[in-house]
Amino acid sequence: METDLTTLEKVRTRQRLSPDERIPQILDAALAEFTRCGFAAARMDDIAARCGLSKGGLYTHFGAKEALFDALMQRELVPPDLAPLHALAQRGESGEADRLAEALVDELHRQLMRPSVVAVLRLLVAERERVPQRVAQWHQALVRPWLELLGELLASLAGPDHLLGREPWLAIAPAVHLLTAQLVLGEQAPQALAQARQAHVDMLRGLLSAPARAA
Amino acid sequence: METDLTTLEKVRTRQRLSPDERIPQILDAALAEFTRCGFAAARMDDIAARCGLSKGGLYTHFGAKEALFDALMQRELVPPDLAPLHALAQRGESGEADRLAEALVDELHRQLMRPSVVAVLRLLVAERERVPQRVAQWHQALVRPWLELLGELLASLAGPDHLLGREPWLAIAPAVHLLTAQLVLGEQAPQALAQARQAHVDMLRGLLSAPARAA
Amino acid sequence: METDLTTLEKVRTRQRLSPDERIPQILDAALAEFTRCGFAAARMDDIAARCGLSKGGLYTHFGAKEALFDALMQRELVPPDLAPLHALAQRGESGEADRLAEALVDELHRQLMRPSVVAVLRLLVAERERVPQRVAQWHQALVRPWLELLGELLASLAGPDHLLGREPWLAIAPAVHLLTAQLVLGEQAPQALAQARQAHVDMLRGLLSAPARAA
Amino acid sequence: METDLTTLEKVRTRQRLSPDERIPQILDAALAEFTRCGFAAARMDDIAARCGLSKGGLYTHFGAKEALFDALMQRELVPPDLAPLHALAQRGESGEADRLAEALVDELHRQLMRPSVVAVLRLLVAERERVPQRVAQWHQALVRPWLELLGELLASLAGPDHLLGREPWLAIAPAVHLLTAQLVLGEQAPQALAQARQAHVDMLRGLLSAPARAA
DNA sequence: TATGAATGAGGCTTCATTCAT
DNA sequence: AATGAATGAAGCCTCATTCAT
Repeated sequence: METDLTTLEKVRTRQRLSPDERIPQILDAALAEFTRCGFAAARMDDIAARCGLSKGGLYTHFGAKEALFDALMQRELVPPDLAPLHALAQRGESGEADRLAEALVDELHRQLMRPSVVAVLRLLVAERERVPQRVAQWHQALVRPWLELLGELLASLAGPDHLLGREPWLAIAPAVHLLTAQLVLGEQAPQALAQARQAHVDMLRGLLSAPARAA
Repeated sequence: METDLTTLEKVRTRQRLSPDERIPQILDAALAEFTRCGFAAARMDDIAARCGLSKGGLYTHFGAKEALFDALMQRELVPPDLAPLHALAQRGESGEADRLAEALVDELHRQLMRPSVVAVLRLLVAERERVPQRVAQWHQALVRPWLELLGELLASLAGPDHLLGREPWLAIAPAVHLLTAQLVLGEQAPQALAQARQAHVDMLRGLLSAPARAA
Repeated sequence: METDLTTLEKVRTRQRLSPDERIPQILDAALAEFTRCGFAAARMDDIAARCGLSKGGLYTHFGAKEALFDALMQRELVPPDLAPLHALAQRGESGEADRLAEALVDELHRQLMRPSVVAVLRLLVAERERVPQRVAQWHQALVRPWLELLGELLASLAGPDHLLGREPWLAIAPAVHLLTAQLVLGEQAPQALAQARQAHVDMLRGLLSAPARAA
Repeated sequence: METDLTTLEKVRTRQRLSPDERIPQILDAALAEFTRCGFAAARMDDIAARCGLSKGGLYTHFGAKEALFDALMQRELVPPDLAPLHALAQRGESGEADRLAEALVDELHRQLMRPSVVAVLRLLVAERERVPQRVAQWHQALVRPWLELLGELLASLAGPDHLLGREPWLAIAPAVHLLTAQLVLGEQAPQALAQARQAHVDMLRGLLSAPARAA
């Protein structure tokens, strides 16, 4: 706490910070500005101002706009948290499919609907041409394993040949739909979100209780 | 046909075209360039070149970049085609839920996975701040009725209180998921698309055969 | 004449010129500014202003400062005029060594002491690192043949084994000395130049009348 | 010696040095960088790095780039060494004109062709506008007396009215030619230099043996 | 004496827009 | 309707200089 106050104090008085303190601030500002306008329309001036720095000061830490964007992607394209899914898998073995569906949807929304996820996803869509390599790697190395783990969890809930075990992305499709709606339409009303979440739970329950089908 | 050939001929030889001939070409070029780079990074020069026109020639038809973007949105944000859903609703009354699920997914993919839809959706995500009004109107006036019609169709298939009747967006969520994946990752392999489509069909069948639940 | 007046008229009223008219003006301005300050310190603004153009207008014709410099070098690093030396060689066969020495020095000064030669030489010294290739080529392809021709002329004057025939650069060394003095000290007094020119003539006469030596 | 080792040691470990130790290092670095790029394009960072100092450290010793350049000029625009010419003048009185010509050319090349002379001359050409006053003074106060002394030496060798006595700059013109060639073309092959030196000697012998002429 | 983060002015370059032809 | 030279505002980036440490 004390450290934080000191840091804020330094910012307010335009004190000099070490790169370890400054760089996260810059990346936060960059995420905000890039998300707001996209890469091309974001101004280095605005990013600098947003973290209490002059334009030149920014260039002490990042030698080019492009380098700043890359560093941001590197920071944001992190592994999803597998632990909660593992924990759910533990519980899954003890039955209670209905409650598990609810817990699963809770967890999915917790992970997918965070503002930073929305922001990064918007950036990925808008600037895909700029970082196709990095995005493909992130998907292969991080998203796919996460989906596979989800598939195992769902298989343990609904049986080894169940559709959701084979195609776990179906289980998150409603959350992705919501996410995409937010990308296009902006923030949704909390009420609408809650209703959508309940629909998501109901859908999972319906699918989990349905008999497995051959592919 | 003859007209088209003549038009292409005129383009190839940089002949003067009437606005009726030229404007669609310009909008096509604009969609391509805006989608590739976003509004800010797209250059009027490139748009002009892409439709065989000089920068100045472009300004004969659109007095500003913004006006060009607006005209493009106006052209692209069109009503979804309700007719196919109506046709399916007709058939729905005669049973055959399984076949209908397949036909419905076919229709959804036909409408949602077109390249121009991907392009426009990418634009909407990237440039939402630029046209929030128009997008909201489009959603209210065109997308929502389409979803309601879909809900009626699903209700007629699965019963008046079925989850999919109340929340028809769940039925298109897998297609939206695919769409979003394309936005971020680019074109998918046709094989993967076919498998995903089948999973979508299976999901709908599973949901339609499940007993209705109370909300 | 009429054309020139028209061109000047266009410049004065900021009319639009074709590249063929504009580019020489730009190169003239660039030579002046680059010579005055060197490449790095010369400002594109000043070059533009000097030829009655806005900064942006400059970029219609040269996409970068570096490209402008290159084009300038290409224009300025031209072949020396061999014709006058050839003419002198004709006369040389008819004797009169003393008058020929004078005519030769006149010609050397005419070719070497022009303001544009001083300017280009200054640029070559200051910006050698920027264009080493081009300068080496210019020396090999243009200066060296010129020197060889001079050697032949001197050999025909003073005999086949004379020092000046083998090392013709000695004959121009005094002019080069003057040139270098101008590079460092700026314009010299006309009186001093005339005296130096006479000394140059005297030196050539002395050398031409001296008996040939073995190397 | 011990001091030097200690100094180098300090430099290597970035120790603090006294100004007397540091300033020569800085001026060496400045000469190298200014010569390489010219004043405007040379960066204080690079000069600092070249002498193992940070940018800020440089400013401890020189408060401005301009001041550094001035100090450099002050150090480099030193009197030429008159002693060797005096020594040659002593020997000159005892005849042996041929050997003296060789000794004189040796001495001229020793004084004029040093790398630091080339570097400074390049700077003077490139940055004449920046220091015209100082250069003019240096020429008047130092170069001209040196030339006059050379004239006296040559007069003592060849007679009181000899051309080289009146215009001693002719005697150094070949060396200046070589110097200028180095400015433009860079380092010459040692073989070419040796040949040119011999030609210079031959020229002087030829002139010294020629009968004096009236102006 | 030395460091290096920070500033701010200034220069290069881009590009939407205009307009004479 | 079309061209392309020209403008001028704006943005990226550099770098001399300052200063807290």
